[in-house]
Amino acid sequence: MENYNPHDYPPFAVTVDLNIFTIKNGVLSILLVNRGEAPYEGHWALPGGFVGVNENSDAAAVRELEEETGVRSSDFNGHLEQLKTYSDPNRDPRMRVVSVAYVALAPNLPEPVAGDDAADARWWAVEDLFGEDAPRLAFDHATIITDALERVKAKLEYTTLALQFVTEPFTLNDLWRVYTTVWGFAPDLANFRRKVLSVPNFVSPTQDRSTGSPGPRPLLYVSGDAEIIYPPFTRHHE
Amino acid sequence: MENYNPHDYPPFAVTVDLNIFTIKNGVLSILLVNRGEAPYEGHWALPGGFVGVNENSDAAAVRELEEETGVRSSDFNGHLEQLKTYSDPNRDPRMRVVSVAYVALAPNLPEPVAGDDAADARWWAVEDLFGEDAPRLAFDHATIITDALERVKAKLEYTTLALQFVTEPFTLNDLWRVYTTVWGFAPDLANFRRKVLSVPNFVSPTQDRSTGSPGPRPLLYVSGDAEIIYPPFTRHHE
DNA sequence: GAAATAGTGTCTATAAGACAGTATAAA
DNA sequence: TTTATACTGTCTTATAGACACTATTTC
Repeated sequence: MENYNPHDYPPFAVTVDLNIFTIKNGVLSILLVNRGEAPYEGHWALPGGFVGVNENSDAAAVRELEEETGVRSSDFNGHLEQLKTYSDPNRDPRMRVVSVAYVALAPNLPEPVAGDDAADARWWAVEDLFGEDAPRLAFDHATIITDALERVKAKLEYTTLALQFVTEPFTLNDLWRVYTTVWGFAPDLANFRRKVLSVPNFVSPTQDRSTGSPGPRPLLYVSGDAEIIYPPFTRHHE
Repeated sequence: MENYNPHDYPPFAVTVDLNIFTIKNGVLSILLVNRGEAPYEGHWALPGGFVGVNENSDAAAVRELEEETGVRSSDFNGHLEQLKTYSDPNRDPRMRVVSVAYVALAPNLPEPVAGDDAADARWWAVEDLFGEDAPRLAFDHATIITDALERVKAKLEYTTLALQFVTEPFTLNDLWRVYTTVWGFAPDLANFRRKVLSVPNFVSPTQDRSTGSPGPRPLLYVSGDAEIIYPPFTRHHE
C-alpha cells in the first residue's frame, strides 16, 4: 500500500440491494423487480443499484428506495437499516460485485415504479416466494431475502419496529395483526395488549375511536417514542 | 448495465477490518496495529486488508485473522462473524474504500504478529481506548470498535458466545468473570449459576474439580452445543 | 482462625401463558 | 338475535433479583 496504483488491489463494483417490506391487505409483501436482461433475464431480483462516487451505502439505499417506490425520501416515514454484505466472487457472473443489503419497512407503499433495468416491478407475498410456484430469484437474492425476513421477525421481539407497518392512528388489533402476519402465528391477543400497554411510550392513546366494523369502537393510538421493548416480547422457542 | 465497461460504475477497493477481542488477565482487550505510514501514521488501527479476487469477505477475514494473530485457521477455535459495512466516501483519504467489519472472539490469543504495513501490533485494554490517555485511532475505527463492543455485549445476552472467551475446562466462576468483564458490572453470581445451569446444553460438567485457590474445589465444565440462551440472560436496562 | 471461594436455599416481585367472561356495535 | 370485535380479569407458572447461609480449602 505504498502506492495507490489500482493494480495493487482488485477493483470491485459496490451495490446496494433493498428488501422493502410492507403489509398489503394483511399479507407480508416484498418488492421485487423482474430482470429485463441477462444475466437472470426474467428472474426476480431485489431492487438496488450502484453506490455512487460521492455517497455512502446508506445514501445509496435511500436514493434507490426513492427511485423504486416513487416515495421521496423526505416523505418516507418508514425504517431503513443495513442488513449484511454479500461478497461471493461469483454472485454476479459479469463482474465482481459486493452488495450491501438493506431492510426497509413501510406501511402502504404505492405500486412500484419499474426502473431502467427492470421489465416489471411488483409486490410479492413473502409466503409465495419459497413454495411450489415460487418465482425464480436472481443472483443470491433468495439467501438475502431469507436473512432479511429473519431480521425483521427478530426485531419485532425487542424493538417497536412493528409500528413501521401501520399508519396512524391505529388500533391495538392493527398492531397485533402485524405481529401475526410477520411471525406467521397469532400471539394471544389479551396478553399482547397487556404487553404493549406495559411498555412505556410504545403507543399513546388518542381521544378517538375507530368505526365501521361490528363490535365496540376500538380506541385509536399513535406511535410513541420508545424504540426498545424491554423485557422483550418473545416468540415461542420450543 | 448493458455493457460492463468499468467506466459505467465507480471502482472501489474492498477491505475487511477485524475487531479481535480476547480477555487477557481479566481485561477485555482488542488487537490493534500501529500504522507505519501515512495516512494516520502513528495512529492505531484495526487489523485488516484487501479482499482478494477469488475470495469472499468471510474468507478474507479468516485469512487476515491468521496473518495477524499467527493462529492457523484450522487451529482457531473462536468465533468470527460479520459486523457491518462502512462506506463513507472520505473514510480513507487515499481512495474509495469500503470496509466490511468483522468481530472475532477467542480465548488467550498469543502476542500478535506485526504485518507489512504495521509498525507495531499489540493488545489494548478496551477501557483504555476511550479515556484520558486514549490512543489516536485511525480512519473511522473508533466508530467501528464502538459498534463491535455493543454487538459483543448484546450477544452475551441471548447467545452462548461467552464460551468463546474461556478455555476448557472452565469453572462457572470463569464464565461469570467473562460476563463481568465484558458488561462492566457483575451480575449476581448465584443467579448467574442458576441461569447457566438451567439452559439445556450451555455447559456440561466434567468429573474434575479445579485446585489452587482457597476455598472448595470448583467443578470444571466444558462447553455444550447450545448456541441460544432462551429466555435471554439480560443486562439491566433502567 | 481468617479469608477467599464454591455452592445451596429461599423469599419476593414480575411477567408470561392460558384462558374465561363481559360489553358493544353492525348486519 | 346473531356475530364479530374490544376489551377486562384472573389463575397459574416461570423466571429474575436479592440475599442469607453453609461448606471447603489455603494461608
